[in-house]
Amino acid sequence: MLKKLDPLLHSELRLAIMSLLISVEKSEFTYLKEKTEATAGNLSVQLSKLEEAGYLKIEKAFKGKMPQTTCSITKKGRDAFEQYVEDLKGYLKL
Amino acid sequence: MLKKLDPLLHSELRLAIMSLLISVEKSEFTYLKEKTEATAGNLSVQLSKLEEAGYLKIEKAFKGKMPQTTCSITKKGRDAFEQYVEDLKGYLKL
DNA sequence: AAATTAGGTTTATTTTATAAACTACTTTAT
DNA sequence: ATAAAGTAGTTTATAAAATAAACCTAATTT
Repeated sequence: MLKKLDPLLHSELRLAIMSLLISVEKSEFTYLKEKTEATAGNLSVQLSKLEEAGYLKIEKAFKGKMPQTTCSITKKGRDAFEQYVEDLKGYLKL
Repeated sequence: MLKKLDPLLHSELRLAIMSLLISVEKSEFTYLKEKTEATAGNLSVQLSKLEEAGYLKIEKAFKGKMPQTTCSITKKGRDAFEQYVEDLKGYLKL
């Protein structure tokens, strides 16, 4: 009945990142930072973890002269998120 | 939009405990252990945290000659659980 | 009576999250 | 031209949390 929750998604900040990215094609680091109110360091670490898991793709480029990091969710990430939501429903009785 | 999640409830085991207790009057330690598949130590620690927060009441008694710990959710715990579910919905897009 | 099981708690270890410090620039003010 | 401040991050250190291992007390089984 109570399914094991994906530990990568069962983290407030990582879940927020995924939640923001799921309904949008892509987002910039700074946008995510603003929306999640996370520190840059914490955000950087959590993005890397999600990337290592293949849940999102991170692209680095320059916007004018400034570095710019853009993130987008992958199919794998989307699937994992959906599975997590289903699993969590068992706990929440939804 | 993304509300801060109650850290006491945003833990797989503690959430499982609350989930099991919310729809029932009370449960024994051994029942919770069996259902959550947690080790006794881990369960003991997490129950104490929930008790300290006033989310549940723990009663110790003897069943015959064996000690028996019984847990039940409090009003405060029930409210916190419901609030947590609402907050989480923002992340899950439910 | 020795070993095993039941029902836990306490303490130690590992993992995770968070924050602080640092890097590498760019822009603005002096 | 140079110093100060801001942007966009990463890396490393610290704090907090989860988990596991060890322990305790008493009951039951062999």
